[in-house]
Amino acid sequence: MQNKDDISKKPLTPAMEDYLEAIFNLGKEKKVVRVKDIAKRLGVKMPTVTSMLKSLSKRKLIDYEKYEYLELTKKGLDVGKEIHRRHHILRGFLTDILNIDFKNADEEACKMEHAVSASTLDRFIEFMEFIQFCPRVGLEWLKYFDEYRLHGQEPDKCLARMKEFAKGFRVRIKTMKEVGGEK
Amino acid sequence: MQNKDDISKKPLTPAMEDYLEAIFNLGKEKKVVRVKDIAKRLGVKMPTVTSMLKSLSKRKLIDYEKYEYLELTKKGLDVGKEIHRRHHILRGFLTDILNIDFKNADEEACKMEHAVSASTLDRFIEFMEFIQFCPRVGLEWLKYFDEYRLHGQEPDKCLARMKEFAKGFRVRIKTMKEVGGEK
DNA sequence: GAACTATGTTTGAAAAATCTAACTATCACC
DNA sequence: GGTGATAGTTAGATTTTTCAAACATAGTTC
Repeated sequence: MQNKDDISKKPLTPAMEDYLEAIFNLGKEKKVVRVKDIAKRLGVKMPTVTSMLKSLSKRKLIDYEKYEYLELTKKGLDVGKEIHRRHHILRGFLTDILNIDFKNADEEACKMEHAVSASTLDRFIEFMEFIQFCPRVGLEWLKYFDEYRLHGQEPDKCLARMKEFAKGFRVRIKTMKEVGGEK
Repeated sequence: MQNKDDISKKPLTPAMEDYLEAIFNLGKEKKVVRVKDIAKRLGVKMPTVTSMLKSLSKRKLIDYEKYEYLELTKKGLDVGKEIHRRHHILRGFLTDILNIDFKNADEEACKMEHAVSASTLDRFIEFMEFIQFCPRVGLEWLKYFDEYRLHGQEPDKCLARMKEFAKGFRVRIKTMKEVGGEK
């Protein structure tokens, strides 16, 4: 049995998830992960990072000795990777399906990634896979949606206008392959 | 100019938004809004509600005198209504498009409603309107998606199988009308 | 209207996430 | 190898949200 203040089963907070994701990403980008870089990435001050590092360390999500380089543990890596995956999928949905620009989509995804359960995320994936694997329907459909957004809502015009559109979608779909496939 | 600890321009916290939404909904369901009911609805204890009521009152979002009935101010009503609208739209997307069951969709929507900006929410609305206003594309497309989810991913089968399906979608679309139209 | 039950509030404490100011360690360079 | 600049930490405070325990009020019923 676990002792009273066992911390291991308490769920992670959104903030913790954000830090783990940031550390995961920085680890891929640079040789070493610095407090300063985490702070910059997350828009907080350095003392805030230090204090969070202590929490993450207490939960065995990172290896951390003060003034030394820090590393994700296996457990921390798993979480970081999972949050990164969520982020990527949701951002993909926002950019490729809803056609929201990258910067905004990235910000929204960062907030949404803590709100969406695993099973809902799977539905998002299926949804995007569907459009990518059923191109005759999916691609046509995305074209329709853009048409609709740009030229109004009359049902009759949907079908007519759709014929004229065929370009620009391969790019969106290509991005999506990556996203859906990463699972 | 505003004095130093002016509170009026500080953004509302997600928790505050949740309370305002709960009060808004309870106000529509019952004659009076009780502390006990808010607590139950949000899964917190009564003292937590009392303390939040004080904060909301300080921000002029509710009219509140202890032991008396509480009411949303104009400002509080606007927020409550807006959060309710977001909730409704996102839940509609989750149930009608991703086909997630109501209970789960409702929970997820409750978390997502704080994460999504106004402009992103508008895209969700356009997206659902599109499916509802372009039924020749939208309805077909939803059928395809269900097919895809239930029977696998071979592109060839998408078109073939789609022909067999035509029922069960009117319901989903009907719900959506309500959602999209509420704006 | 006294007593009992519901409901609501106060008090005091906790955890989480953040900040500023002040301190300390590390690194690089001359 | 001393000295400055950069990076990191500690200390202490604040805000937000929550709770349990104790207290207070309101409502109901005999």
